Amino acid sequence: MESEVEVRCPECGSRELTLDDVRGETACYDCGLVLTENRIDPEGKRIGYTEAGQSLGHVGAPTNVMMPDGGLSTSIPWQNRDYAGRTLDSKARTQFHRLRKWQGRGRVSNSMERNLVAAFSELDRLSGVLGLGRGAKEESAVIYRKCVEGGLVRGRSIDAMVAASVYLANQKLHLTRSLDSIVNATRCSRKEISRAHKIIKSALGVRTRIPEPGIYVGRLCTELELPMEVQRRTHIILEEATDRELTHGRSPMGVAAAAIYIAGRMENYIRTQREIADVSDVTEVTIRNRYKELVHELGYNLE
DNA sequence: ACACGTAGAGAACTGGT
DNA sequence: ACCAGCACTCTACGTGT
Repeated sequence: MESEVEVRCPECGSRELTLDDVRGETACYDCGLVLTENRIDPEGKRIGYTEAGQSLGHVGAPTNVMMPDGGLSTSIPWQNRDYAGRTLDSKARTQFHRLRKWQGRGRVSNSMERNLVAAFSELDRLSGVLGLGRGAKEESAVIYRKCVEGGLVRGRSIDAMVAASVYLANQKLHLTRSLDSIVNATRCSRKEISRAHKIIKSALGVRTRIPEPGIYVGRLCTELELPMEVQRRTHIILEEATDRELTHGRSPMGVAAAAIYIAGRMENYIRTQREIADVSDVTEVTIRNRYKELVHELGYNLE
């Protein structure tokens, strides 16, 4: 029997919740509130499909790039019994004992796999602290695995390489974790992590773009408890600002923060520069500078 | 309390050697 | 690897409403 749990937005009561599998976020379609960034993955491995393509059901945990063998290993059980439950004779017992021993060694057999085990436990910890979704965590794991396979980790700190992988995954997926938030969640220095980040980027041929201010709007508006009208208005302002190249060379977060400030005033949901500065990791001064530019260049009239 | 402005320090990037 | 130059942001103020 299927159990259907009804989820509603605590803010506006809407049932229109959109799931973003990559970001691991559930957001309300109507008011934009981000409900959770750590959603449980509903899709286990499927047993199979009917002719019509209908799923027969799920079994087991989802496949997992976070485990050296993808989480798909078979273990030889410790009970010395055969498939029918009969105890094994001494010869067979010895044989299985040997098999188990070699399986145990084989699973984490070489330095690469041992490295991955250490790295993924750090990744686990880090994504817990940062509240990363499953998609971001997996992307980080994929990047890190490529680093190990490419021999980039040798001679460098595993923690720094993991942190850099997380940062790169965040950039690739257009998430909003800053380098500083990652630095604060590790024991590595900012310098170490950005150097590792640079190395990974060039070795894997990954190109990253400067984030667009728009990606910060949802999270900031949610933290500031601003309604959807303000979010929409902010996006309109940012679009005009981008067209007029007012975002070039400016910190995207600063531009987003200023646009939210303006949008809030336009829609009569006024937040002070201080409040916006607190949630956006830019200072009031930066918000003021961007605000001044935007209002001046785009000809807004805020009384 | 809040908005606005400024000076000097500092971090980050680029390009040259 | 180091340095200089550059644009941007931050800290820490003062002033005005």
